Amino acid sequence: MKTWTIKDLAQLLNVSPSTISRALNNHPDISIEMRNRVQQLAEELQFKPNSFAANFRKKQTKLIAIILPKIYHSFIPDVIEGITKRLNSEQFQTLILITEDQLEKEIEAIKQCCDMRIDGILLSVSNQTKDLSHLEICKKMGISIVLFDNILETEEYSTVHIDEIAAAQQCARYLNNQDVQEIIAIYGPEELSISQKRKLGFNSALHPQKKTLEYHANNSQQAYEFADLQIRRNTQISFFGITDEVLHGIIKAIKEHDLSKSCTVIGFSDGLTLPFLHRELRYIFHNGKSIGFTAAEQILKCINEKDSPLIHLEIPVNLC
Amino acid sequence: MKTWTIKDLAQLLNVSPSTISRALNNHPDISIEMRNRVQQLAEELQFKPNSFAANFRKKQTKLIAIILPKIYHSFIPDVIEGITKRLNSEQFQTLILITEDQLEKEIEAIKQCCDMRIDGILLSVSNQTKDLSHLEICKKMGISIVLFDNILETEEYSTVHIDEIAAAQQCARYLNNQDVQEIIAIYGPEELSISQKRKLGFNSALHPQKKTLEYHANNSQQAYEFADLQIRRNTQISFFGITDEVLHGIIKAIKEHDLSKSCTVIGFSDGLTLPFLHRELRYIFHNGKSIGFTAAEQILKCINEKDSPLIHLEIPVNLC
DNA sequence: ATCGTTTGTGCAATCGTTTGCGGTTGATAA
DNA sequence: TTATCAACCGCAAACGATTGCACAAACGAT
Repeated sequence: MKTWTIKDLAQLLNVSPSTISRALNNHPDISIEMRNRVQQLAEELQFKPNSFAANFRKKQTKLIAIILPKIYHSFIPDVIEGITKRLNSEQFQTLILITEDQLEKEIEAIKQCCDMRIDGILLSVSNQTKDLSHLEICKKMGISIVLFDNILETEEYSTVHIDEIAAAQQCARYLNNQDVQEIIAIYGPEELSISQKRKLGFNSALHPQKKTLEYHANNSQQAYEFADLQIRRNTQISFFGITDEVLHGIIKAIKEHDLSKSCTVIGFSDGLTLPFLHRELRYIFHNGKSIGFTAAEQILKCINEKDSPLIHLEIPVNLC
Repeated sequence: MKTWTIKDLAQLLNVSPSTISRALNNHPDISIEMRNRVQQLAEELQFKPNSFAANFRKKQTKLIAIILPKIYHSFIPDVIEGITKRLNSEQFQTLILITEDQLEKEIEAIKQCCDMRIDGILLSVSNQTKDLSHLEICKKMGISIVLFDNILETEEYSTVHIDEIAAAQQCARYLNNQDVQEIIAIYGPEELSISQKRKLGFNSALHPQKKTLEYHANNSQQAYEFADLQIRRNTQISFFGITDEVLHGIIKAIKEHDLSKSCTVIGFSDGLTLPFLHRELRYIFHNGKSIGFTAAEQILKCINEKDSPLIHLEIPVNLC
């Protein structure tokens, strides 16, 4: 029940607590014999210094928060794995906070982080987040922030996300090389940055003589209905779907019309459910692991060198 | 940059730090006027007490670890949601640690928790874990533990998991009422407790005149091969598959023989991918949310009343 | 013998909050 | 008037580790 403290060890060895502390931390001031004696005793007693006491004294928490819009997203585990892989080696632990795509909960999460004096925040903003004013408080408290994945354009914080433009261009170029006449491009809600960027990239690389039709769907059902409508008009079409949600609707429509073989579908996916449903799907694999790893790398830089320059990183992705 | 402390507020109001502390915590010793003055100032200054300092003093961390074998499992988000839902209202934060089904990493995770003086651990053991001796250290440090989901039989710790027996019985009863002659039951590795329990439940409820064939598959591929073999022998069969992994193999074989309509498949699933692949699938929905919630409830009890009695809870589940 | 330097260790303050105990008021009862 | 007792508030010691500084011993150099 009773756990050992540095003072206990000090008494047992008839030295001062400071000596114990230094010996445990391999401080050069301590003689080798003393260091060995201390470390051996610590080993025997299975003594581990109370990291919270130490961190408290050092004014750090060794805690980093990951704030995410939702956890029901298959690439989240990848992100988390990527982050923890980088962070655990630096003795950081992570807290995961979910905002459910609500700005209100995002603000609440930020406040919680401040209350806890967390060292850094990895933030993927909610779809409701239109500006970053709620992050000011973190700046005041000296808490580092890195935006990742679902980001907002900013010159205040570092960002890490996939190279949307290049990814969408890959999709376009793929279709350029296919023998397709008409392309239906279905995006997400118009105000979303991914909608805009992916549209920009797609159109910039698509061969100008290809005929395209654009649509913004708010959910899977809308995408399905629109796709269904278009197929009834013309079966010789291809689809570009911006997210798993949208692609799901498209694929449903295609399957109902039994066009799996003839109709090209391409887009962005986490590669989990959809490729099973529709084997012919070509998709940009949204690589959570490297996003997470890179974001973690960046937050460490921010924490260790408070005046490190802002960086905006774009992770390359591949077509599968 | 500089953040306020209780001492700062004390100086500003010409009172002692203890008064500030008590006022902030609504201690009855403090007069209402004083309390209001303090809380108002705190509000103006956006002062939040350093919870780490407080927790340090109170010898608690307000942190609970969730140790999981893997995160690539679609019911994990449910579990996490269930847990955090219960815990956040009690001001607890959660850490997630992944063991990748390796005992070694599980031990490491446990040690980390001890080092951090975490208040409690929610543990879903790895498949390699055969006994609970590595948890002794937590007992010595007074860290509460609740085993959940993937558990080991024990009289040392409380457990929370689904009612495996009853669930398997539901599957059996469903097949009892179907017009099926022969049933192929495919389990996971034999030593796993879920294999044993589900087999027990299944056989206990199955009508004795039904002919069954049992098999233990180590992975999806083995399940597929065995199912394929059986189908070639007799197309008039039904399948009972114990996990998503096993069911995946079964469904693959069925689809290849084009028996989706005629062949009954039933088992345990998280209901994510498989029902899309095979619409006719009947499955026990593995409800992570209520497992998580209940496990969280239990760990709170353990933490708050150190001598609370051991409890073994079995969550009821439904056939979908 | 004296001084300077290195090496190893201890002292004591500190991080920010909580809390047991004791003390000062003013009001009420004896 | 004095004893009693709330009601309020401050003092100071914790919690467990870190760290700047002082200091003693040992050593070599002058």
